[in-house]
Amino acid sequence: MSITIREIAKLANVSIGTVSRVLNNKETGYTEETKAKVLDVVKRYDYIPNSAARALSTQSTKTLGCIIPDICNPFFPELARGIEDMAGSHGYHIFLCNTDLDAQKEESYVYTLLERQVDGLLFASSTATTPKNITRIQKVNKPIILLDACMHDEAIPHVYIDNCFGVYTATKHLIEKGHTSIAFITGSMNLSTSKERLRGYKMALEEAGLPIQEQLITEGDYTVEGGFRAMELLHLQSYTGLIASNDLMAYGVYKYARTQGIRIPEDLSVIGFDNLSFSQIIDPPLTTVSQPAYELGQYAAEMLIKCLQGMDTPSYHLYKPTLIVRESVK
Amino acid sequence: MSITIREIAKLANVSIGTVSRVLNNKETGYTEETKAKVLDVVKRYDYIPNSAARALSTQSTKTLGCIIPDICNPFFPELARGIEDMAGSHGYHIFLCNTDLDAQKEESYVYTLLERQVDGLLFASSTATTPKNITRIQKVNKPIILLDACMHDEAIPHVYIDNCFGVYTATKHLIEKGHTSIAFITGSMNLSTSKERLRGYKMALEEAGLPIQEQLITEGDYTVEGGFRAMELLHLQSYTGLIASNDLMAYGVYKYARTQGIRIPEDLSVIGFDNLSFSQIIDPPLTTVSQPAYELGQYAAEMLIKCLQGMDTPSYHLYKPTLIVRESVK
DNA sequence: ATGAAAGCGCTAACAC
DNA sequence: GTGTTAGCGCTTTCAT
Repeated sequence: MSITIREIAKLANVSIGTVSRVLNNKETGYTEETKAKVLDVVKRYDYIPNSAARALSTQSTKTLGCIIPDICNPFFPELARGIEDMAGSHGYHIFLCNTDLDAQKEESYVYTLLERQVDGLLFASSTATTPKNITRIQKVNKPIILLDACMHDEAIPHVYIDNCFGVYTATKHLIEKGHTSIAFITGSMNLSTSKERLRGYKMALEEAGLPIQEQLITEGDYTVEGGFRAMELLHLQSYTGLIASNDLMAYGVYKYARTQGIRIPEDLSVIGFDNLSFSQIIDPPLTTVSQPAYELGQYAAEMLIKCLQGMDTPSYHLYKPTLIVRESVK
Repeated sequence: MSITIREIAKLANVSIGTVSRVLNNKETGYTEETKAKVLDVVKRYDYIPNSAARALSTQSTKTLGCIIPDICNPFFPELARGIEDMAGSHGYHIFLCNTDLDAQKEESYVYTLLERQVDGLLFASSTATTPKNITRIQKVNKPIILLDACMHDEAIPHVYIDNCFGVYTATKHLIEKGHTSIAFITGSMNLSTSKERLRGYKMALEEAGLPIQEQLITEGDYTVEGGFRAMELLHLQSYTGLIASNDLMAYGVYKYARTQGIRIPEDLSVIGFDNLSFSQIIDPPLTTVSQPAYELGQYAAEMLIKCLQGMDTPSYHLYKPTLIVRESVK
């Protein structure tokens, strides 16, 4: 067991109230002299306050719960860094949870976060179960921010990017380059972001008067392997352009292309989504839709903290993604 | 404010002691009937216990602190997943912290973790400041596991891989392929792992009777950019083989090579370290030393949990890395 | 089996 | 400016 405030008080010959006051940097309630005395004892014994006790007493943990689908997708570590850095600069810490897009895990983590009395929650790329969890969170009156989700209808603050527009731009780029049959690999279709991206693809096609060929649309799961498998399914089709709903799946496309001797971009033009840092390293460098993960995280954390401080914030924030043209499109 | 055990007790017409007993699944202390009655109220009101209060009372948080240098290096998310999954299966949660290899952040996070009363700590790739922090942790009597560090001398449990051996194998591979001048990009030299890897390089060279050319050794920082910059420094030297102390820096080498028209492996053979999943996607697929991040994490978490349960564990565990031969070496 | 009550370490309100 | 004390929500011991 660690030393407590009570013992510090005894050693410094003051009351625990006084110790608490100096430790919390209260404006008043002690002289400079006592403060020095207390701090000296604190330092000498390397006293570290017990935040569980503090939380119990103040009803605040100074921690933010953060739910992401997959920490192994580089997009999310970067998002998390944005959140962490912003939170840190306001004295908050982050409790990070991985759901693997599994509804059960998601529910379980929401429970855990609530048990731990986080002050607020950040929800990234929520699955279909989210509404239920949100109700639960709102019931205990914790603020929550949705990240990279599209629930315009709900009255929940969210920061997201215009997924539809992003893919629309990408598809249009391909069309302008002369491609007329363009394949599309979706994300997991229970995610609103996936639906939005698909919508952008169709929208661009329609606008250009191109037919929507269902056999060119195949479902992926936002992983490299998913992209690879999608390519196997697309095998017999013919197309000269392809859009993957995220960069990871585009990497799967590259991988598949190499096994089949398909050259990018000579035989196939491909565009991704996210603009992971690897996308500029891969050969050929991937043309992709940029989503500013770090800033998204920062912005969301800032919104949440403002809520916590009782300041009002806009109920949502929309980022417009941009197309980063590199060398994977001919 | 959320509902408390006291209100549950009132609603179920029992005492809070009874509620606590059924909630904690105690062997005895209530009939099946009261149990059902309590559980019913719990469900109806969606009661979620306050873990701060529980922690204060039980002196245990069921959470493990986990300190990693850089969540944006894919090696660590995977490590973290291994830890998280193993911990989860034992009822523990993870509090993840990023140090950026910054001594100040590291110290600050150790403080935070201790404040939060984590039950134990996992320390990955610790910096030079670690000893000081370790003392602090041991003073409050929390078990700790070192991960991917090499402090054989200290009596602290650790799981690590034989970094020296890994690079030794890689270097030898290059030598066997006929390379006689081999460049080496180190990691941050304040890390023990970096020193060990460098040692493996020199050892293989010496064993083969090859001279150690200091101008072929340059310091990196385990990032893509660091690898790129190291290549700029190596610019005027001549060599046909190169070993990067991790895959990320090898990617930097690839990037540099492309800008300079250097072909891999025709003009330059390169080997990395870590075996990130991206290394099989990159072109040409990277020959690298495999480090099983996920299992390392799992094993370390298991060791820590065993400590926590009072079981005894071996004081350390050594993994032997293996060379994964792909296509970046000629 | 059940209830009452002490106590975990801290903060904050109140007396002095 | 300083000390005392009543909680915060829970677990656990001890009566009953």
